[in-house]
Amino acid sequence: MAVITMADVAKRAGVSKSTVSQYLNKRFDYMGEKTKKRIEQAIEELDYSPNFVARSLRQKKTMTIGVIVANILHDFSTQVIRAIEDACHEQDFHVIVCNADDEPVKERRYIEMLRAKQVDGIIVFPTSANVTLYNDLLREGYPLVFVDRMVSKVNVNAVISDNEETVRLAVGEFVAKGYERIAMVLPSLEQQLSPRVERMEGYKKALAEYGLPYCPSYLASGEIEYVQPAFAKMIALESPPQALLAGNDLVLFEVLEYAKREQMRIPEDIAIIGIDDVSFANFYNPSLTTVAQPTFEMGKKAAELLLKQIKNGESSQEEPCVHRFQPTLKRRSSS
Amino acid sequence: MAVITMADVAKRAGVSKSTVSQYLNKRFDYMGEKTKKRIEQAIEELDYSPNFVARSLRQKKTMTIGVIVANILHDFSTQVIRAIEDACHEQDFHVIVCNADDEPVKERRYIEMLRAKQVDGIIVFPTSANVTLYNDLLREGYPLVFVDRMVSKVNVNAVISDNEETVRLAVGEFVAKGYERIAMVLPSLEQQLSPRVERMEGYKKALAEYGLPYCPSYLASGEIEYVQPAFAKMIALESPPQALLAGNDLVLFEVLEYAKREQMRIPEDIAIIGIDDVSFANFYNPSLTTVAQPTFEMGKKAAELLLKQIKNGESSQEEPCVHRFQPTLKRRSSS
DNA sequence: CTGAAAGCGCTTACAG
DNA sequence: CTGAAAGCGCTTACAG
Repeated sequence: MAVITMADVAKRAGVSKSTVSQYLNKRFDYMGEKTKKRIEQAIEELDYSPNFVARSLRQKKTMTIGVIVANILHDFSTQVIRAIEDACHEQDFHVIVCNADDEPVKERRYIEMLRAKQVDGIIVFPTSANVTLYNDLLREGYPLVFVDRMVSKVNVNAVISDNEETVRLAVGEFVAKGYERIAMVLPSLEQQLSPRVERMEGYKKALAEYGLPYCPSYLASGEIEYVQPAFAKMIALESPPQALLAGNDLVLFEVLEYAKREQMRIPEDIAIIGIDDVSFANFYNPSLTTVAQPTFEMGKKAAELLLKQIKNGESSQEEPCVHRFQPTLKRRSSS
Repeated sequence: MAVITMADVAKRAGVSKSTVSQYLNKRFDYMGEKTKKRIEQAIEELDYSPNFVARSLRQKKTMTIGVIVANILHDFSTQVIRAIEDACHEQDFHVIVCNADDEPVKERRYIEMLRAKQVDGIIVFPTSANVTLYNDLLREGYPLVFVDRMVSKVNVNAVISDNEETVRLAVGEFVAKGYERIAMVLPSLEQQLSPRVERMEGYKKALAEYGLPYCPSYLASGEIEYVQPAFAKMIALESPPQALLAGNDLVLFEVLEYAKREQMRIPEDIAIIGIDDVSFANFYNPSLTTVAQPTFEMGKKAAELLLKQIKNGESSQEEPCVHRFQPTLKRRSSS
């Protein structure tokens, strides 16, 4: 358990710590062959591996980034994280994952902790409540990238999907199939999270584009436990919707559960499209039409943007911008 | 961007670094009230936050653990990780997540990297190929916990589910429903991963327990792309199975896809039970009987075991043991 | 009750 | 081509 340090290697190889350090950092320019060999052998014999914490302290970089996500249990987040992890791993970065559960206080605490740990940058699925904190980070030139969500008044690189187009694809599909009374159920808008707001606005715009009237009773949003009641209320309308767009995967779960319980036939009684390409879409009965987000591409892009900022350091005076990714309609049998 | 250090705080407060350090570590025993106040104020004014990397180097602990998982995209892993993260967060630990994709080489590299970063311990969903490496870690007294899988010849704390019981529950349910020709399809056994092996053995034992013959053509295993062909082959038997147990969620996906395409009725043409309580089990048509693993409890336990080892240090001479968690049958309509 | 000094394990000018 | 020295930002005996 006695840990081997660079000094041990140096002593064994009969050289100084500096030289061992040069060796480790592959600065071989002026190193004699025999010196090299001896160091190599000493490292081998002692089974030495360098202490990254010491290196990090000295170099002021940890080769670690933080990712703050709403909840890793959400498929979308998991896929984005996996892509981030892969991209980071290629460049020998590690990632610390934190679940903020959409609680601004937790988010702030995580950001502070991650900074104290000197992570080289942070990718966050932001809540909308820490504007000042984000702007402080940006002012310092701290590498930061948003994913999935934008926050107004925070001018930062953001990787998000084209939410209006997402909804337009779904509405277009419904229209093509001849449905006119098209409803949408969204998760809670209380926090004004940008994808939800954009999807809601996209819904209104898409209806207008297709020359359909916007009917407020066909649009609902709320916490997950209110999804089924809201849906039930729509169904009970004098003129109930013929088609329903589920604002994300969790909403879709609720809708499918309700439809099953009430023995509604899909798409005869109610046509359904889900946003997020759920794992069972293909083999559900009926198979489910969905609009897929390019989660892996988004995660990869976010990692690339962050790593670029980290490499460029202060000098990276590129203006941050919003990177929109295009969704894909997966046409199946529920619409 | 000029970073504030403890020296800055000390100067501003007119005390020494030592005293500031005492303050930060809440060693107030002998500290004068005015000193305390002045340090507090200096920290406030300078917006100082301590550098954890420096502290880690000095104290030889990073308050960070590593989790090496086969693939974070797997629901089981995600849930376990979430539980681990929650438990760690409570004790101010952070977690670095790594995807080894069941590749022993990647796993080894991650372990070495994590150690170089001086993480205080590692939780791993192990492949079976790095026995020596694991034993080296244990010999050093390095905190290590296995989850989901055991590895023979490695005597370490492991948190796993009772796989034989899992299968017994499923077979018992089939028997209760009057099925006699019960088949099972498993993911590849090539790597001899313990849950798969145990499930296979559990299958044979359960059949024997219930007085049913074991018929080799009712048992298949292989890479995911061979699941459907294997299932097709069973169905084509002269006396095809009446009931099928899917060895995990991915196998279940394949089976459901096949059943749908071939328009098989569930459970009339084939009764199905899945291991792992998939998200859509409740509202699938028909709803799916599954055997659920207590993923969150398992993750929590793994974190607790690891954190305990970390706290106890070398002194923790408790004999490592295997912690088995009990599965639950979720009786629904597919069986 | 507080401070000076040494040290954690590296890296990096700089000297020779 | 290689080594001595300083320093990254903390913590921790120890002295007073």
